[in-house]
Amino acid sequence: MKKENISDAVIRRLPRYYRQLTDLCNRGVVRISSHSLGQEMNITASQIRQDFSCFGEFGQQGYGYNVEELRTEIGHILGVDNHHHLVMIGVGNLGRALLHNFPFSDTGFTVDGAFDISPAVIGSTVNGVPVYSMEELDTYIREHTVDVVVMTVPQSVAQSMADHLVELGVHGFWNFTNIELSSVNPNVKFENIHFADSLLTLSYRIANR
Amino acid sequence: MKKENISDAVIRRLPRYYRQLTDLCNRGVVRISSHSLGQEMNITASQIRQDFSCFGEFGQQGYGYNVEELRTEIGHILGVDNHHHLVMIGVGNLGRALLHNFPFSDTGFTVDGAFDISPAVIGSTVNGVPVYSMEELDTYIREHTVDVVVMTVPQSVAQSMADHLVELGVHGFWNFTNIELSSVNPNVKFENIHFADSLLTLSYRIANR
DNA sequence: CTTATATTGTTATATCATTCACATAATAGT
DNA sequence: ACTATTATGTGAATGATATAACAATATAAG
Repeated sequence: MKKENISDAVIRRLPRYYRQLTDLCNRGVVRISSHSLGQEMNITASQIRQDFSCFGEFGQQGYGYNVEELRTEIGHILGVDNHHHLVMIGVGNLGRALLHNFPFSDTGFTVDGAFDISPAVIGSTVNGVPVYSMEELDTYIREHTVDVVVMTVPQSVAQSMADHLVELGVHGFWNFTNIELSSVNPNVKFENIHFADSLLTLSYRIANR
Repeated sequence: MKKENISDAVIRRLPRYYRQLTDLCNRGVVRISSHSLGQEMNITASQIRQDFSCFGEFGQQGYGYNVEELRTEIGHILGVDNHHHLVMIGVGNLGRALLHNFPFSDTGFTVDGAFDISPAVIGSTVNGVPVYSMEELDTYIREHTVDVVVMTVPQSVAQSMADHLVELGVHGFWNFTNIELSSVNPNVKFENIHFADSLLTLSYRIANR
């Protein structure tokens, strides 16, 4: 039974399913039941079936799921075939690390450019991605499709910059600054990577184990 | 009423409270009510009081919470004053970015060393942190206190390396590889930063907004 | 000193998420 | 073809989390 409103809990499990199914594909596994998928992932079979049922009926009774087909479906749900366009703002150590190591294309994103204030990097390319001056940012965004902006800038300027970008039409932010970016526009989506929060929860858990 | 078992949902909010309270401190705010804290953070006052009540009674009726005191309490709960020791395994782009930019000491961690296989970095220091050869890892861990290992290695070797480290007594992992590390020992804690999962949920949300 | 106001900690309620249980249907073996 | 087995999708039951409601108590004002 296709659902209208999918809960955040379900959405956050989808990438893990996708990851596991990609792995199964690579291992040459053709079919899998919710039960064995659950065993591999440490999730109940029930939850897996409930999760999938939010989006359609991908399995077959007595058989299970075809791995490759299911992977394609979930990839489709996640939008990996949407070819989203992305630019990065801030080409510091972290930005460079992402440009060098993160497989953006596997998740359906194309990195079209990066922006920075430092003359040392402006005009260069990082792993094939051209680095532009911050002054060129407005014009660039007006003239190109930019779905997502990766924010790897100092947090002091992050919120005001985000506000400005929202005005220019950006509707997705992958935020690495240590603040909670937000917008009054509910159509603008923010996804945060809060390193410090993550390490602090680990700190709590090793202290209270 | 102090609780015995704190839910994961509560724990994951603690760092955000800590962050907000640090900010309030810096802004010179002395006292705050659950209501106004909630407004600033987009959380209900009820939830804030519930969350805090898991750990004790930090407020005062008719007054609210003393910002500095509350910040100290939550920091204490999170273990920022425990002075945990940490080593990093894998000094690639990401590892270097973390060593240069991440304020480990703010979260109560000391980075004592890093390990890598590349002769190009072994023997050097990155932002004051000495880089050792992987061959020295076992001895090092046996002879020093190591609470947490930061895993920024290729995922192919991640799980076997984690298993080995658990045997040597490591009980905390900050995992940046794109796999689900695990251990049969429930006292070993894993905290994952899955970049790809994060970006994929963003992909879903901008596609379905 | 008294009263009105503010705000907590906690119990009760409502909402949301996960697991169970089962009818239904496909597969595999004889 | 028939039967036993496997497994799905889903409605109901349970469990977890978040919100609301309120008694208790401190502050602040007159």
